[in-house]
Amino acid sequence: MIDLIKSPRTGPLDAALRKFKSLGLDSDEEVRPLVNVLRIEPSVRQGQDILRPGRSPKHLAVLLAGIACLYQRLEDGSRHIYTFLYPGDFCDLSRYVLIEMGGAVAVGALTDCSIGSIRFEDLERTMARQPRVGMALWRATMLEASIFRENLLNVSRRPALARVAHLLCEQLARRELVGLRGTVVPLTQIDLADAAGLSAVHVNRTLQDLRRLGILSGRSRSIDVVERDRLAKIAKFSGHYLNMPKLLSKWAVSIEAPTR
Amino acid sequence: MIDLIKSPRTGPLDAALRKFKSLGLDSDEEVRPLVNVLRIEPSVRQGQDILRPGRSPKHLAVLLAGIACLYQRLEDGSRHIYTFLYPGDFCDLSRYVLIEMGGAVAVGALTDCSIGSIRFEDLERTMARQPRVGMALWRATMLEASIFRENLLNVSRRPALARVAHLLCEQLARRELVGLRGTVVPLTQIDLADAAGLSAVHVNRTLQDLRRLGILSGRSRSIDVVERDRLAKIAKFSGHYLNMPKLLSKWAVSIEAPTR
DNA sequence: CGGCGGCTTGATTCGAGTCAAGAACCGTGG
DNA sequence: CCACGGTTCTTGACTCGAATCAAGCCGCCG
Repeated sequence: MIDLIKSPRTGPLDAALRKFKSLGLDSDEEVRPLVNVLRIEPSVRQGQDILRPGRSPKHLAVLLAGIACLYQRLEDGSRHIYTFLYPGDFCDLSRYVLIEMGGAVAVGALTDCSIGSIRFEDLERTMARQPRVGMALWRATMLEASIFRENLLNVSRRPALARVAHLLCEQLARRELVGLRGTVVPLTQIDLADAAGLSAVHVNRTLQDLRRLGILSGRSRSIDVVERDRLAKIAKFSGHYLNMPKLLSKWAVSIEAPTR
Repeated sequence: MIDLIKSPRTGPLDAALRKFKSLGLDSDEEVRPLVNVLRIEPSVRQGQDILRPGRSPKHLAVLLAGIACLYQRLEDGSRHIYTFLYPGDFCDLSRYVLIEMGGAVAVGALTDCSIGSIRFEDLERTMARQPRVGMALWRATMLEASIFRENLLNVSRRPALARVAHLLCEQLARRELVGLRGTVVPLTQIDLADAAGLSAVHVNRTLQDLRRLGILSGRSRSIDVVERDRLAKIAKFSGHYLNMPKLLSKWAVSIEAPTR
């Protein structure tokens, strides 16, 4: 465990540690208590569920690598994606905090994922001794709420182009926070559609618009963002709600110094 | 202060105390520390802001009476309502938990409101001594996230009729939680529109549909829910996400025993 | 090399927005 | 007590963005 912290550059916890840091556990001494009670679980394959609806496990799941999504299967069989999850994100903290019976949400692996888990009792002991850990989890919850809030705005007020653009900006920003630097958003158009509340067909057309504008790269099937700033402008994206002091300056530019 | 607790039936804190109780502060001994550091502020008139965007006060505001909303003013001047607030709800906990610079959200009073405030330092000391208080606030945050999440689903997947119905169900349920029993939802159609992500015109037509169906009362201008169950059925409303053990059974009926 | 899941494209439909104008209601002041 | 001005609520006509339906295509994995 100690090694995992000491060599963050290469360890499997690298990304998750960055996230924890951004939640206020700045120093090694502050994260260690949390890492010490973290158990590595067998990894989950693409398409499988990490958490199934209804169950109430006695431990908290943390995504360590891969991409997952918090989603719900609707009556008509369609899937609504509430948010995407990246390394360091907790998979449904509400299962710890609320006594929800019958919550229908699930967490699904969009790529192969590696997972860590923390038993509730261990978590409790850790928080009792290290108040900052409790604070960090509270902050994580707040952040999730912020994301939902912003998406609520996004989905209910913005037209398709801005909506998709915003979704893409968020994914890039969140990936960056945990050290995933590329310009590619490795999600399928279907994933995006289910998250944006648009039909897959329409997401497709929208992406093509973005390609035509030169904002996404031309002839690759993948979603490759070439012009971040114009994307952010279209999306009216400001990373504020993600509460990422470090990265903010970068994103904020396009908002606070608009080209009027 | 002590009196306020002892006679909850009539005190101005009645509703708020119910809410705190539902957050896990069951006994008088558990709420008292929180109430002891609560200061009553001068009340805010309808239409005024309780919290303005951008400011970072050094205290936490709690709604004690009245109805407020968490909202944001958009570039084009329109108003998006994230959620309505009832007695016992905290006004933007994120201002305490996150170091948000430039958050654009505000809290507005939809009726005359009375407000309590807790200085951050007092809060900190209270939480340090009474871990359950911290837990309650965490839970409140989670609940807010739950509400945002559900609304995200509501807004992005359901057609206008179900969407409005769902919104109404939520308001009734949340009012009930704090002891507001009536069947009337005292919001304007404009408020509903701004929260549902629909135009006021369309909300109007939708309400008329509900009246024609006999679900809302006929010839009053107010929104008076006559047939809760049918409303809940149309909305596919299950109160689960509100995490209200006490009231759940009542609402859950219409979902778990559908009239098929 | 065959198949299946994801991507593209076109034609058509429909829910909700917008614009516009009038009616009912509320508070306020003469 | 009534007249006035400002909200809020209603109603109708028209428009438009996005959903749906229906094929065909591409590219990867077995």
